[in-house]
Amino acid sequence: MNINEVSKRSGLPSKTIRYYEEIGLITPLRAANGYRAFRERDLHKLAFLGRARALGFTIEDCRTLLALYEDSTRESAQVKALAEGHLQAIDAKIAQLQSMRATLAHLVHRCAGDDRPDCPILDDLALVPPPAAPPAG
Amino acid sequence: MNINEVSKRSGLPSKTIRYYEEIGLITPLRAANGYRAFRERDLHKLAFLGRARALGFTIEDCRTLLALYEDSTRESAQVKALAEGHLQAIDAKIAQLQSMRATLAHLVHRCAGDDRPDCPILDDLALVPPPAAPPAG
DNA sequence: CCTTGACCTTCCCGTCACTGGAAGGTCCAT
DNA sequence: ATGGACCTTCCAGTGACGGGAAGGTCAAGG
Repeated sequence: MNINEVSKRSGLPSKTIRYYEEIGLITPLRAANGYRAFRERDLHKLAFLGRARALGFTIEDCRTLLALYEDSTRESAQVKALAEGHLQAIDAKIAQLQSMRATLAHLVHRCAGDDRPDCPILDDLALVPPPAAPPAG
Repeated sequence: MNINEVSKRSGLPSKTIRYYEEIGLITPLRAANGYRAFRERDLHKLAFLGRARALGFTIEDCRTLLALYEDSTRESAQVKALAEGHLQAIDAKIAQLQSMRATLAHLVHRCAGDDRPDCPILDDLALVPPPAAPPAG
């Protein structure tokens, strides 16, 4: 299989596939003409990587997951710990975005959005916070 | 004011302040010794930028917001449109993260997380999707 | 006057996971 | 021989900084 076919079958861009080889996630064979010669095994790995990336795992997490996948002596606890860590990271990001969203939605709601310059959004961004109180003592 | 004081009062790292100057968001004066000489106005802008960035606006959005803030003939509709666009982007990110989260949480829940190798998380990542049906016709 | 140490400066590289594009080799059909 | 669709490598850029080196400046203390 050449890279274009693997790209179509894995759903990953050719550029990404070359990049994954460069960082050692896959090691396709080479034909005599220098072209990459992908086996089913490489395609399978790429599909695995595509799904892991779609779940938001970092490349390094993917590397670990791939290693665990290929290690028949793994303990599922290792996989679960990695996934749980990622889940927490996702939750933290969601919380942060929801906090932003709440503030921003409030400001948007208060802005008339007409042809006048008065704008609570800008007013809020420009707010000078009162100087912090000196530490007690 | 030197950069360190501005950093403390704005809450932005010195590196970030230098970067903001480099990309033209602020233009502090220079003292005879080459040190940046910040005015209250620069500090005010930096605080504005810090708050806009905390709401997740991109640097380019911040540039626009700053320009609108300083333009007394602006229409609040411009600000609101920008903020609403950003709100939609945030919503899209939240939705994507929640989708990831749902899938991942389901997998984590099904994984025993013990000393055995069996792992529904890896099984799912390794799933070979059935070949797509050829297009009708 | 000298030293120490806390500042300040610029410059360059690294991050993360790719993406775009240039320059050039290969293959296959005409 | 030619064209076009492949393939290759290499280099540069993305966003928004952060780390760190090499070197200039300033104020205090001895």
